[in-house]
Amino acid sequence: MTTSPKSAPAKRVRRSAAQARALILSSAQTRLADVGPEGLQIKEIAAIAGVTHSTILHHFGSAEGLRTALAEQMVEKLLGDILAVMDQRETMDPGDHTILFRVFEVLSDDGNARLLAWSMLKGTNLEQGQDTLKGLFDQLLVGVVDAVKASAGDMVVKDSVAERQARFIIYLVASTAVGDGIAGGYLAQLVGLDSDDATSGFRDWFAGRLFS
Amino acid sequence: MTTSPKSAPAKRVRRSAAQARALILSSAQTRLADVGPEGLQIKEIAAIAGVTHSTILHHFGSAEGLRTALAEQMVEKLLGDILAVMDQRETMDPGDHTILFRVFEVLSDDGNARLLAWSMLKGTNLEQGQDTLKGLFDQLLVGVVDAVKASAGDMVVKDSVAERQARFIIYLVASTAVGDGIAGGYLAQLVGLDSDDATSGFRDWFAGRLFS
DNA sequence: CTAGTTATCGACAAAACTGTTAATAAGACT
DNA sequence: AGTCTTATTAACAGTTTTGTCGATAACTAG
Repeated sequence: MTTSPKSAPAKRVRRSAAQARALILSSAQTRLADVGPEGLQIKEIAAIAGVTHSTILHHFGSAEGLRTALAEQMVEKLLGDILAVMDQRETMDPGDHTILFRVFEVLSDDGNARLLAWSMLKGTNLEQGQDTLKGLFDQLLVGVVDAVKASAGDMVVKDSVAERQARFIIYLVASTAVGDGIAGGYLAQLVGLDSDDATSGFRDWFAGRLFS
Repeated sequence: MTTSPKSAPAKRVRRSAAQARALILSSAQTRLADVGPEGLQIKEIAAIAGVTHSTILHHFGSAEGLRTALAEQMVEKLLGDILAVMDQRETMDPGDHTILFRVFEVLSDDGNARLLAWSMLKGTNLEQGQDTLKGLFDQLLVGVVDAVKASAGDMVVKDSVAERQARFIIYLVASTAVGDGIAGGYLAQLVGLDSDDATSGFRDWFAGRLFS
């Protein structure tokens, strides 16, 4: 035997509350990515974090509390990522759709797409970040309207037409990004695109088509 | 009391095994639509079906067996719907994208999108129907290649170029349909599209843009 | 009508998941 | 040092979910 017969009390690691929460949330996210929402049980998560399930209950109150905290954390990250992209908006010329595709990337990122799907399935409210997101899309709209009008060249385009078209474009990019993030790998395989074509190749092509 | 005091043995309904399985699967699907994957517990499903949970175990072996059977049934339905659409393919002219948007409708149908999201999240294998789906997409590819070449008009289009473009188009339609089905309502609200514009309006616009 | 098959049920057992409590130990602060 | 806070744990209890078993009733076949 390598252990002493009287079973020594086993040293404890004592983290700060913030550190413990972060560790547990990280473990939960790992678990979510690995086996999906069904795997979000505190016993398994505790095992990954290297703590007991009691510790999780101490920090989050309940199992559902942990899941809510996880969802909140991921929503915040999503919003933060999009915000970071939007902060660079001043640097873009009219007609430059770089921003749109940065948003595409953020949304189609695997973790974010899965979060969205998870939230939709469990009917969870993303309402906390809804106003923020709404504002961001409104902001985006201004730029895209400009791009639409610019792409029309000399032709006179009524503002209302350009705006409607801009909304369609944003909606198209957003829904495509979500679908791409959730089912992209699977669909690419079915359609017969290799991984290069399914990402950069497709996005370049998509970008070229958008403001035709 | 309307019931006799000695609690008469209560008549049993005896279905065929096939009927019983169908009834239970239907109840499970209802439950899935109502409260999401978390609600797929045999006790609740049994209550909806009007049987005991033992009956479910008898027909499906285990709770997970029921869930697998449900996923299989829904995948089969999805494949069947797409197949039905494909059967009408002969009737379309080159350059007619009707078929593409029938597929769009099938995929973006709420139930199918939720199924897809559910499957993706739980890492469930759609491999059973994968070969069939692959064949369907291959079939679809031929039609879209024709459409691309037709839409190119007089311009000379190399087959390899047209095929790559066709793959992109299919990928775009599929991923858009998935994203639209899963998050469409939410996204439309954020972008500021009313429900009419978010469905028929958007799809018409999308169709017009596709083969430009 | 009889025998056989099996879908169905009820009651119980087992397992999984969540939550509670009291004790302990790691660190902070005086 | 000593004291206080609290993160951590072990052991236990409650609840939910799943699974088992024997009996029964509904239908079929002969």
